[in-house]
Formats: sequence, structure tokens, C-alpha cells
Amino acid sequence: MSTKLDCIDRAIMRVLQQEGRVQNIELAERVGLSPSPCLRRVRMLEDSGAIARYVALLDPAKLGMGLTVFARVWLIGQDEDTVAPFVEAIRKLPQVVECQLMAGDCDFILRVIAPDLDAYRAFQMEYLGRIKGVRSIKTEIPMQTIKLTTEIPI
Amino acid sequence: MSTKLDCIDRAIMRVLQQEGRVQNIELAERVGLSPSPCLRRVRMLEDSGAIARYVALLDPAKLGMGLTVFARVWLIGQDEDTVAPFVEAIRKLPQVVECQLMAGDCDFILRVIAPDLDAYRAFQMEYLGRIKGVRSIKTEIPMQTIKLTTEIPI
DNA sequence: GTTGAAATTATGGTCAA
DNA sequence: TTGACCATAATTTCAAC
Repeated sequence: MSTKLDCIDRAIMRVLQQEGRVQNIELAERVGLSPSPCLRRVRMLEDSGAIARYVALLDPAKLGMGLTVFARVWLIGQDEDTVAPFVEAIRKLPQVVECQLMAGDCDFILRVIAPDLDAYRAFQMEYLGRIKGVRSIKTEIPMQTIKLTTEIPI
Repeated sequence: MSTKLDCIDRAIMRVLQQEGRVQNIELAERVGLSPSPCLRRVRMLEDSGAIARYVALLDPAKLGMGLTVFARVWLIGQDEDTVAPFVEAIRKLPQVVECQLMAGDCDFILRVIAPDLDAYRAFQMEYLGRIKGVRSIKTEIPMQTIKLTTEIPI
């Protein structure tokens, strides 16, 4: 499936991880290729799935969604009949931007974004807490984001 | 600074959050504008910072970085002399893709990516655990990613 | 990987609503 | 103030080499 990636392929990905909308001409210059082979490599990386997608990253604070909360959720059981409806419910909630099924002492870790603490509290009350199968929720609030990147080291 | 965003501005951001590299012509069609005013709005959103940046999202598994780990870190103190060097060290480690200073029972939550558990263990031993001021580290491992998006609901 | 040409797109000015 | 239209410049894209 994944034919070997050489140094130039990785250079292309490094650039695109930082500037996803860089033009092919400039990308080619930066990785030391002419535009044609550079574009061929980008298409190959896209087709292979190494480049999954391109997205615009918005500034949550500027859009009135400045609060991020981690919610640790325990269900009443780990059987499929309990987990599946929870997972389905979570997938439909756009405020939940991440959900990890954990191996450790809690069932799920959720990352939720909200305008502020009041809004989050309302969201937990009205949505999270009402999902069938939820036993308890413990909220953890970041005071400061030290680092946050979508960049994978390659 | 942030002049009011109307319905079309939000539609533009919704599209760009999903397809960051969509061409202006197609973007314009989708939001019901002709290309010129659409591009003007995009530039405005970029300049205002509502659109922070564009990035390519890579597939970690396809690049041999299939493991994500959450590490909860406690320092020996919360004074600036303890925290500042830790923060600096974390910022330099590309394997740490996220670091949150927590308000709750642990000092920091880190998201670390690694090829596998052995590699993570080595990373914790050789890097994380050796940062000055670190008292203890507790590792939590996701078994399955239920949901993970960069999309902010707007 | 290179070159070059054709098709498409981005861009900015201008006018109209 | 905002959008549509048009002309130009730049880029993308795909041949053939």
C-alpha cells in the first residue's frame, strides 16, 4: 500500500502541515522541485491517504467558543448495548470535538468546546448527562493551553 | 476588530473547516456568491484571525505514528521557576502535540504521539521523565478514537 | 524530473443595486 | 455597503520528452 516515502515527500508533508494552502509553485520551490513533479507527489500522498485532508483552523476564542473542557465519562457498563448508543449520541454533538475510549480508569475522555463555563454546564446538564447509560461525569478544565498543534513529527 | 459575522461568513467557515483547499470558485457557488465577493470575505476572515490558518492533516497510522497517549504530569511545585523550564522543554518536543495547564488535580495534561508503546515508554524515560521539576507521570492510553475533529460548531 | 503550452483560477477594478 | 461582471495575471495541469 504505502510505497516508501523519501526525504522530499516528508518535506512536502512538513510544509503542508504548516501551510495547507500554499501554492504548488511555492511548495515546489521550498522542497527543491519544479512544479510538475511536486504536484505529482502531492497527489500521490493524497491518494495514499498519508495526507488525509485539508482544513481551515478557526480561532475558537474569536468565535465565542473560548472554553475547552475535558470531561471524563463513566458508563453503567462496558457492554455493546451500553456503549453503542453513547457513541452514537456523542457523534451527533458538534460541541464534542473529541471522544476517546479509554483503557484506564474511566470509560471515555471527551473534549468539549463551549462559549463559557455557564454554557458548558448547561450543555452537560441538558445533553451529556442525559445520554442513556451515563453513570458519572467528571469535568477538568484547562487553565492555559501551553501547546496545541495538528503537526505530526515526520 | 471583529466586525459582525453574517450567515454567509459562517457558511464560508463551515466549508473551509471541512475542505481547506477548496477553490474559490467552488466555495463561492456553495455559499451562493460570485467569486469576487466570496474571496473578499475569505480574506476578511483571514485578516481578522477568525480563520487562523490552513493545514494538511496527516494520517498518523499511515506514517508509523499510530499511538496517541495522554500523560498527566505533576511537577514538584507550581511556582514560575518550576513551571517555566517545563513549559519550555515541552514546547521543543515535537512528539508532544498538546499541553494543557490544568486547574484540577494534575498540573499538566499532555497528548503525545509515538509509533508504539515501546517507543512511548522510551520517550517518557529519556525525555519527559528527565525534564527538571517533574515529580510524577501517569499515562492513560486510548483504546479507540470514537471522534476527533478540528471543526468548531459555528 | 523537465519543459512548455492550454485550461482553469485568482484577483482587482469598475459599475450597479 | 455589498455583489456582479469583466479583464488580466498567475497558477494548475497535463501532455511529450
